Amino acid sequence: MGITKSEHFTDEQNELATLAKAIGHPARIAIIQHLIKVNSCVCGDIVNELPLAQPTVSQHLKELKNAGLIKGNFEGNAICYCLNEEGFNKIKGFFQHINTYLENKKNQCC
Amino acid sequence: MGITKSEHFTDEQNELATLAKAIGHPARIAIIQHLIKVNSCVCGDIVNELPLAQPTVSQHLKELKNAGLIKGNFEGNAICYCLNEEGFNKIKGFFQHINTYLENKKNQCC
DNA sequence: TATTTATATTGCAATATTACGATATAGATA
DNA sequence: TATCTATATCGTAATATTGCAATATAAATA
Repeated sequence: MGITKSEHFTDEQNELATLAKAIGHPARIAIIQHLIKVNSCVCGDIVNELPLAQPTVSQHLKELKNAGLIKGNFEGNAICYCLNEEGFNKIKGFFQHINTYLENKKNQCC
Repeated sequence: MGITKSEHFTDEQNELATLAKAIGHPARIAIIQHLIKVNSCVCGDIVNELPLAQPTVSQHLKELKNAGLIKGNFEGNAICYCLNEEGFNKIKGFFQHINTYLENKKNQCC
């Protein structure tokens, strides 16, 4: 139905899914990579970096912000976006858990 | 348009997005967590674990498999799913990069 | 072979996402 | 204040995702 049955899953599962989903678009991957690359809060030049129209980029930024993966500060006229540690810390544990498991698992059937 | 302009992004960006997107649903998080928890290849009892109908679970398993995050082996009648290290290794570097960056960044405006 | 059991596929309805033109808003500056 | 610049929002079209009933498939067993 295009509607996810969130109420049947745990808060943790829903939260992890929301975070992963927010990362799950090439434009949003590109935004994250760009924010890391320039190593400073970047404003509207994200729009120039991406092959998408300004409203589309604005929408992607909003989704990343809603998910808690970036945050924005007013800087004069413009807005300054950068990574939000909080959001990424929430997924960190999940992937560490997986990696630890994968490093130690043995005698699996596949 | 619901259609992602993949052709404008790098292969790496598209691949990372595909992986994150596949993880970005609570049912698929639950499947991953379950496969880790039982520490062995699990067959149809994933269906019993999840609050979704069998065809829906089958579809989620397919998406995880297509993304390279799980793999399945025939085991007699049933099919045995487990985590696919390859897929997870591909995202690992991305998150490690982010974590390293976040741990070292200073004097940011936000 | 017929039946049972496990899983996948099809078809479809409801909803969500992506993209962008047009427009609104809000701060900076002339 | 009028204007410019930067960003957000609205409205809408195209497409994708989610979920499930019905059905198909395929291996195991009676």
